[in-house]
Amino acid sequence: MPGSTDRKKNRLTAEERRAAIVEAAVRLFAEKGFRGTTTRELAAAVGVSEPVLYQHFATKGDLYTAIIEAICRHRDRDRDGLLELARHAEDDEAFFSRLAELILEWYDEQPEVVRLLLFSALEEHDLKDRFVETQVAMLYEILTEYLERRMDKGVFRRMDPYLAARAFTGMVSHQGMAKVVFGIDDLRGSRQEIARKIADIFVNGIRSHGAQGA
Amino acid sequence: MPGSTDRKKNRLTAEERRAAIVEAAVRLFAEKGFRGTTTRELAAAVGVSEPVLYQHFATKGDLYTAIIEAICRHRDRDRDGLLELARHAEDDEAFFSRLAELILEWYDEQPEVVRLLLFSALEEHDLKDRFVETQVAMLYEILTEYLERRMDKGVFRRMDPYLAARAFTGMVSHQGMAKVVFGIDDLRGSRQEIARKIADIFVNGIRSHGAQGA
DNA sequence: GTCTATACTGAGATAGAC
DNA sequence: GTCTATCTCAGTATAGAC
Repeated sequence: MPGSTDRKKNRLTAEERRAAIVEAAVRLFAEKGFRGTTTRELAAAVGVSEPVLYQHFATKGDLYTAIIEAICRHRDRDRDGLLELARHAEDDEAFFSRLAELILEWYDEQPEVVRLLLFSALEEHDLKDRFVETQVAMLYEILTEYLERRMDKGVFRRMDPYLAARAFTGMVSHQGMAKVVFGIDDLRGSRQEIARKIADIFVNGIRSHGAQGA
Repeated sequence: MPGSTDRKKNRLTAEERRAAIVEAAVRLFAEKGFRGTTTRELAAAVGVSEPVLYQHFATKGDLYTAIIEAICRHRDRDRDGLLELARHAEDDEAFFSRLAELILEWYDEQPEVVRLLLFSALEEHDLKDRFVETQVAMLYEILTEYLERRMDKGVFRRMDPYLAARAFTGMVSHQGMAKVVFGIDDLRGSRQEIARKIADIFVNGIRSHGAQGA
């Protein structure tokens, strides 16, 4: 049986090999970009010869595209979780704090995705728009909806909810960018504390006057 | 005189040619990155042969470095203006609003610099840190100082001023990034209006309770 | 292994100042 | 016309996708 559980096998099934290639490619493309990564390095990182890469992906570009697609599909699942979080949230402070934490966590735990996203946007990849949509713009949507609801309830001041959503996203994600892309990592406190403080500024900033306090 | 004002001369002085090369290189490097730009394209864009490039810059890398250096030096002058603005500001709303406007303006008017900054950070250029320092971190510094002063006066709540500075920077610059890098340009209103609204959220978010209103 | 593209070069041509 | 800074032709070596 080809896909058996043998430890020391060099020969993997097509599926396994493909996965191994994708894994190495994510690392390399994220580190050096599409143009900065050579097929030779790629093959070396996987531990195979270049022709093997081309048995799984017709071109270097196809491999890159496959990676982005996979990330987008994976994130589509996150979306449901976030929607759930937004729909069931009662305490604004808690909601924005938790959301900020999740965003910061994303930057900490998936820096490769962040870098791939930026590279693909800068290099104008075909899937750039879909990539941006699933990774960033989706947040705008969820947040806008939440903010509208709370404005309707009179808890938040009347304002452009989309702009407010963008402002919050920026407050948080900029910190992730600074860390992952620019290497600026001098914020004091835990991720949770940072998230809470940012959420605090934001919620106070949009709350209706006279509706302050816990 | 070699640098005369003749119209139709192909032959430029060294200085003029150098400037022409830099100008074309900024455009190309910003568009396609360092690796994505070939010396052939570069030469074609300038309207000369490749060897001419090498008479002015020993390597392609030297040209790239020279560009970044020039941008950094140029921006050092902006810094003084911002410091001035921060020191003489009296009205918080006006100050943050104006600052936001200047940041958004920077993204609108110098998208090449933004893209170069990101490319250089992602591609780990030697001058990346200096570049980030002059273009972004400088803002943190100026804002932190301002916020500290206002907290001392009791106008703003006591909080980590550096984090607040970062949060404000993020609120604003994220919008510029979204536009320039991700191509998301669906915010309603003029730059000035957007700046005012963002500043409004921020200032309300950090203001001492009981100190609201104009 | 093959074939193309790319960073870089040496030797010479030429425009333009005097 | 002479001289020199400015520019071109025709490459080489290397590296990269396939």
